[in-house]
Amino acid sequence: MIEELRWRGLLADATEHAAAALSVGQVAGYVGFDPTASSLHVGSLVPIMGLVHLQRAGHCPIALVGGGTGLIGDPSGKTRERALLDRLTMEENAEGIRRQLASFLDFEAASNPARMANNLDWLDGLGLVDFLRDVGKHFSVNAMLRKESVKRRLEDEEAGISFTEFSYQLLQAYDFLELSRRHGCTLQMGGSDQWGNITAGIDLVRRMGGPQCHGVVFPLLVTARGLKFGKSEAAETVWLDPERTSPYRFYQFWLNSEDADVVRYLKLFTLLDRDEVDDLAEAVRTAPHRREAQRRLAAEVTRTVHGADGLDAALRASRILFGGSPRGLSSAEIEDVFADVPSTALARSRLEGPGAELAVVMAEAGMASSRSEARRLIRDGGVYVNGERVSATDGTLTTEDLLDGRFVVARIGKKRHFVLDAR
RNA sequence: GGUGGGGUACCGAAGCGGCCAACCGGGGCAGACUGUAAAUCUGCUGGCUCAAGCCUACGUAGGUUCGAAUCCUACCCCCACCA
Repeated sequence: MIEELRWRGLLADATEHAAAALSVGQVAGYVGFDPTASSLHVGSLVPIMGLVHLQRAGHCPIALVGGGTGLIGDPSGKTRERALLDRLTMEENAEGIRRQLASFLDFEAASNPARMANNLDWLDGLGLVDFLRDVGKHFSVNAMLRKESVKRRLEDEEAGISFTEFSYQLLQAYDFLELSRRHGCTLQMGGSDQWGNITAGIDLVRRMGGPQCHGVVFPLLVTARGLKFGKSEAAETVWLDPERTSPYRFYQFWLNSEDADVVRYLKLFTLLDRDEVDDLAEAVRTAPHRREAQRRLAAEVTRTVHGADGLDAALRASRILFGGSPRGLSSAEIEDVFADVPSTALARSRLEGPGAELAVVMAEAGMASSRSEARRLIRDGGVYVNGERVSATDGTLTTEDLLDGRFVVARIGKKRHFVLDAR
């Protein structure tokens, strides 16, 4: 399993005996997820894949939702009522995360089912005195102060560090202890920035008389250009929740991967085997314009997250939006394909007779921030109506331009689509 | 509290009486090439009935002037040094 992670680029570091433990018997291992949002995003995919590989290797994956640590994450003073509300939200978020994880992990497997855990279950009833006595005494403040993350904050007079944040590593270590007691968990995985917290947990379990535990950390992902991974072209977070990021946008996000990144992504985010990845890598070299690797990557990940139907919809929309002309489509098809393209209502009466000036309509529909900008875009050749480039700055839209008597499909550049609905 | 420096478009940064809607760089957008990549190159990047023209803009409010981002006055805010 460690070897598999290494080949896929998922391994940044592991504790000394982790590989041995994983190759001998069945291990229960966990990853913590932040429940401050109700959905995971593509940035969470690395740890998720870590759990997937764990389960595929016959081990038991545990997804820990940090409900308790999430509650104290923000130390600004809150009323009791507010905290209760937050707790409810937190539980909803945890449920949302579980649903998304179910696309990746098998919660029904006979021998090694995936499990969810919420640290609220043990942090909630935890007494401060007990905690300090049983857990706190195993932590050396001297060692905690040496941590890089803490040190940086101490040196920064401005920012400083609150006691709450300082204690965070104790709580995370305590999670490991509880999981080892409750679920026999002996492995924690996480981002490489979690290394210190993970080893702190391993130490705690040992000092409390528990079993030898292990840690595996994943590399932090950056794009070939050194940018943070996980933002769309519009710099929006790409979520796994179809309500937040449609399957079409999700698919497009992956399809737009650069050549320099795509092979790495195939290894990280799909379960394709070495031969398949090698073939696709070869395709990137010999026929990059066909973007086979990108297509495969996008298809695989989209199918896993959004199912076959989600992938179909994304493919259908992609073909029409980037393939040919939208002419000839029925209203129903347009509504379907352009489902998550910004749509603006347009009074039909304005298109009758001489029609309405395109630049004016563009400004109103939010396609351009002003009429001036709209005219500039047209002048520079960046505006397309129903798939055809517009050449006249003073061009108009008339009822002639309506597809199926109802829609105008407009585009700026290659990727920014808009629908005008003259119902 | 004193002295000095400074506040310019999304950001950085020139300009220091008319040639300034404001050099230049970054960012953003569009175009070309290509592959819905990357790199590169080109153009655009205040508004208006955009061709001329007009309007609004250079911390805020006044003033001088035919004419101000540029000079004067007051005020606000930043930064540095001194106390």
